[in-house]
Amino acid sequence: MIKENVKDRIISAASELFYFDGYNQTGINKIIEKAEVSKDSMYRHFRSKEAIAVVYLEQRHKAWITDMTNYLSVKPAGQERVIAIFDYLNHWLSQVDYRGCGFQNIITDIPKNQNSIKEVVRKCKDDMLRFILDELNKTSSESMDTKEISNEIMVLIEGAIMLSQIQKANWPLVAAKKACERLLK
Amino acid sequence: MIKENVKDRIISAASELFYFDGYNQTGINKIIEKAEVSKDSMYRHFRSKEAIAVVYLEQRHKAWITDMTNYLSVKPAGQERVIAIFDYLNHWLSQVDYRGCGFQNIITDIPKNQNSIKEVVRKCKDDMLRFILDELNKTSSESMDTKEISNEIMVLIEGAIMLSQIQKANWPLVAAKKACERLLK
DNA sequence: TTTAAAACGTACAGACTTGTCTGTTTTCTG
DNA sequence: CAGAAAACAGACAAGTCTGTACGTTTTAAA
Repeated sequence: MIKENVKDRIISAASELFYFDGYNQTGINKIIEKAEVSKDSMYRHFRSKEAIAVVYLEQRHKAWITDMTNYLSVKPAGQERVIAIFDYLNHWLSQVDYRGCGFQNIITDIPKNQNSIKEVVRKCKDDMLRFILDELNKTSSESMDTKEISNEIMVLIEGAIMLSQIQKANWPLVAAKKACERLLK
Repeated sequence: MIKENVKDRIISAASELFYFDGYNQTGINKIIEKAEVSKDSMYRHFRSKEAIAVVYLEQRHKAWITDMTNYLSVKPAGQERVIAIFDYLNHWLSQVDYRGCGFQNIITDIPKNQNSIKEVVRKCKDDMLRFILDELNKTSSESMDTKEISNEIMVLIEGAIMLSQIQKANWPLVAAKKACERLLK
């Protein structure tokens, strides 16, 4: 079997370690060991550890949005699809032992100067908010303030992910879905 | 002015650094420098860095609950008080540049074996959920499932805190309050 | 005043951190 | 086949990390 190229192996290894062990718990030596590349190669592909994290987040976001969109594609467009986001979260998070969101987990504890990471996280969250707003605008009545409701649903999503990680249980996801349903009535 | 005792100075310094800089960005040397104590003294009071974090979280929770309870005491007991939690969050978080919740920030990225920290975080969150439930039970009609609604409000709280830190803005807090008001109708 | 307790200053230990560098090897391309 | 590119192995640098230890000083208590 053809070995993945060096750059992809680095991102793949880093993604796994950053997400499951934590960004700060993951050193460069752990990454190169798991990726089976040399340190010099790694630094020829990425300027710094922060640069690796930025690519990790960007790729993670793309993959996540794609996975979620695929999951939701069997649902009718609009409000039902938005409600089903919580089913998707439940499906995904139960598979990773409620380890939570890679973006939330990284932004809470990084060196002050690693602003690229903050920018990427913010951008990806904006993207998700836009997704919700677009879906709501497909089926909502003119009288509904979809902008406002999108913000509320976004807060539910972020909270459900964080709280399910803290409690290592799915009840926050279930509660969030119910709240979402009632907010959309 | 009488200098605070050693133990309190350690916790005070550690609390500031853990919260604003991050648990992983804070080394033992930073703590003892800020606290103006020797390393040996520090280790005579606390078995480990993790032990310091546990005390930090416990004391932070007590202070936070007290501060919040004082803030809310001008509100009538029950639902209005629960809704006003979001005003309190806004008041507090705008003062700390939306740095978020010390508990969320620490639980996302710690060494796997530091279970004491996870236990304390979980316990404090359970405490907060109980506070919400108790308040709701003061004024809610018998037909309201206060247990369910408490869970939903708890999710809103956690989400608003996390999202306002990501975005460095208060709109998630405002949105969460509105969602809370509508859920309580 | 004396003794004990508490605290200090700092060296030390061993491990880990990010990042750089150099000679060598392997792979790719013309 | 030869040369360039890519990758490698691993030493090195300088710093930081948590935690221990020891002789000394300061403070508290009897």
